[in-house]
Amino acid sequence: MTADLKPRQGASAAAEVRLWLRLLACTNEIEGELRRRLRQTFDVTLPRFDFMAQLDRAPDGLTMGQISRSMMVTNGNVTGIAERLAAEGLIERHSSPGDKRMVRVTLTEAGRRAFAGIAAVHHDWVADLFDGLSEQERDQLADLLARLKTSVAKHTEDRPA
Amino acid sequence: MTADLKPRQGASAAAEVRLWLRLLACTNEIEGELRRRLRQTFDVTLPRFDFMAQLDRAPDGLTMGQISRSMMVTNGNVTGIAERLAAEGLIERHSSPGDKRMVRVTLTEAGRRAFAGIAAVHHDWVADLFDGLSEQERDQLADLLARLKTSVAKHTEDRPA
DNA sequence: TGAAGATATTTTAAGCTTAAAATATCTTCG
DNA sequence: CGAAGATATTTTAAGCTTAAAATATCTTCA
Repeated sequence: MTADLKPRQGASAAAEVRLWLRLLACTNEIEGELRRRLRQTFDVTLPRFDFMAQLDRAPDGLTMGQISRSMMVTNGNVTGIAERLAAEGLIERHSSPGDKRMVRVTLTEAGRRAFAGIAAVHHDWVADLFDGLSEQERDQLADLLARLKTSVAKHTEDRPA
Repeated sequence: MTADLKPRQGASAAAEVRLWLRLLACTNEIEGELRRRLRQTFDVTLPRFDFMAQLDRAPDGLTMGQISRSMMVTNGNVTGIAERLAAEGLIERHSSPGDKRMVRVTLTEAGRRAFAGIAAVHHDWVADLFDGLSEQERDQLADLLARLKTSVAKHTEDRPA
């Protein structure tokens, strides 16, 4: 009786897998190209650029936890990136006066200047890579991705916070 | 005169960057979830699963170069993955009889069996994650991604082959 | 033939990433 | 107060990834 209620599982899954592989390929292609250009033009990695981008939007700085959440990576990950950015003099870390467990991270003046220069060019690169899509198509894509994100969240929101 | 022909560069680039970040976030979310499930359920990594997937579709095996191209990663990368898969007895490598530079890689019987078991479940996972999109929406997304890929290729095809 | 270049792969060094364990600090509540 | 638990971060071990250099083999053509 109930066996017929969801009969397609597996039968058409190949279509979803193909879509997923296309999404992955597309993203990897863009990510790889941006990474290559950042390295060749500015000698900076994508994760470091991303780290600085979070800080640039927060004049008062951010904690390591806030950064790892906004970058959607693990805590341990950002520790290493911060270590290297600090060594280059692009960020500063001071333990929070109120709660000594937290570390408050800010861009240095040099970091803010470096980021601004890279970000302007980066924006243009991204615009170029997407310029084969009309504004309407871009809106459509943004909308579908939002729906997809919701769909995915349904299956993942029950994870260790 | 010509200064007005492309006046928007930079002005609206923020929209493209937001779209790009959404695409990246969506992909990372799905990729992370699949990676976690593969590890927890089958104790296998995504790259190893991906490597085996290429071989499963090629009964006569593939060379290391073919695998690295189809996985869209560097040559050196697949060497390490192959090393570990071979240590687990899931693949075999024999130097090609005709051209001794090439290495022909095949799934072992154990590898083929292991992959089949994982792939079936993996298909269902992907179908689940995408099930918030209607078939029409999935088609639309696939189409937009194809256009995006073309757009990106325009700006990247002039690279060291 | 044999040198020069091309092709296939591996190695190396550096960095990114995760999950899990460890450390340090703070909060709660008996 | 002080122990138990919660929170923020770092450390660790293992593996992935890239770019560039190194190695090995093959092809071309003088």
